[in-house]
Amino acid sequence: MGPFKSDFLRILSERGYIHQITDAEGLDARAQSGVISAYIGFDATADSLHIGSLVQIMLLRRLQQTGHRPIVLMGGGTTKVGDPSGRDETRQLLSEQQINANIASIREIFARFLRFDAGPSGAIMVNNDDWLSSLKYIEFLRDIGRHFTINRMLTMDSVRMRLEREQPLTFLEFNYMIMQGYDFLELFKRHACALQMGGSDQWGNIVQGVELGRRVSDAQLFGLTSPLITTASGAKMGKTASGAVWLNPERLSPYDYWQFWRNTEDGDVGRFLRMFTDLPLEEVARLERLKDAEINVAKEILATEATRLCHGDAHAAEAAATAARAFAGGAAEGLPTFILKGAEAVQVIDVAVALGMASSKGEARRLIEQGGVRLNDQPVRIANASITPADLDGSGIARLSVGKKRHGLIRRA
RNA sequence: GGAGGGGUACCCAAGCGGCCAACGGGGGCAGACUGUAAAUCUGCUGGCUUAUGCCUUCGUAGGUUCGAAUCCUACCCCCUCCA
Repeated sequence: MGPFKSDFLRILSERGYIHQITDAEGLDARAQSGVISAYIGFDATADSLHIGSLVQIMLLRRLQQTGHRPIVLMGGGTTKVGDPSGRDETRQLLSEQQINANIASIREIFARFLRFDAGPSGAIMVNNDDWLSSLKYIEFLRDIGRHFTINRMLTMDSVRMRLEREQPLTFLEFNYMIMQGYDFLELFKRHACALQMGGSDQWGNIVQGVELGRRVSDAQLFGLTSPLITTASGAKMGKTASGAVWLNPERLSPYDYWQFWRNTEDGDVGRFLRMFTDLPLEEVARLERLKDAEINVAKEILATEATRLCHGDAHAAEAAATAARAFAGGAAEGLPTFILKGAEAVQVIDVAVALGMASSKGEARRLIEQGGVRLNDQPVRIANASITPADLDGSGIARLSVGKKRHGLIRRA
């Protein structure tokens, strides 16, 4: 891929975001000649996005950094219908109110990665409910449906694979690519949007949109997809002790977010630095060359830089400092804290549960029995051991650890 | 509408009257080894208590039975074929 002349594609290419482009030369030329508006669609099923969407978010950020205009498309309309891809159960339908609340919450995430201002490259957020909910079925079929052939749709990977594996594919789902193509057309008409980006699994849908634009409006539209991000050992990216890696601080604290990046596999450090931080490529190359234990320095930088983008300078610095102290064996501010009142003695098990380090007393007990729990770095050997004021140090603090990575504090009231 | 197959814990998937809180795999967590990495090996993986007991769980609701995830009835949902 490349070499590209436009800043936009050159940077995407250098930093590893490109999987496929519909017309690479055409897009490259277009990106040089003026400001492009490009969009990516996001779900409104939850009040936060998680790591899985981060590549997409970064694509929009790079777009804006190179002088173009990002359009965040919220799938409010499609969410109303309910995404049928979970096949065991029809997903719970969300109320309009709920959807709008989700969109508002997600907007805050984007506000940290993108500039929403009135300038030529100022980002905007739109909701496809604005046009989808008022569609007239017959009109839609005549104007849009005529441009899609079943023959063609059946050859789409997403459809074909389902059919081959004899998995159900509902009509609604079958229509998703049409809806998505229609979104692209609407955005072209409303905002002169000329490019849709997305994950590699969206390729088929994106291409349909590009073609629809050409047929209906004689528009020259482009599509670009990013590769699926897996870890060096092949696992899908984005899991942590407590579940999904959410991007909003209410769901995952900046400290835990920092920890997620800190625990990156060696082989992923360079790639992740390029994709998920703004560090210059020369700096990335230098960090990437670090070997063995030294690469931990690169991981810390990755964690801090990634956290900075998502949660801001202050939280990133704080998370880094908290981690430094916690892993140096000290009691660090910023860790989950349990308050010990007066002279009471509290079961280790109960504290572990209260601090969220175990999800039930049974689990806490198991952890202790397996030697996974330490109080002030001393293994807790007895399942019903208690913590008393005598365990607190000079400044009234004790530290409880589960495994090597999870720490919490107990302090006097 | 008819015939057949199926719905089991986070996921996949056994079980088909008691020894089933439910085989096995994946995932996850912990231990060893390390570098808060990977790979490998080991253990754990419903809740409450800590005893070796109670509670909740095998699509939903009833029933048969000393006893059911396992049998019966009704209902819901999914798949395949036929109409």
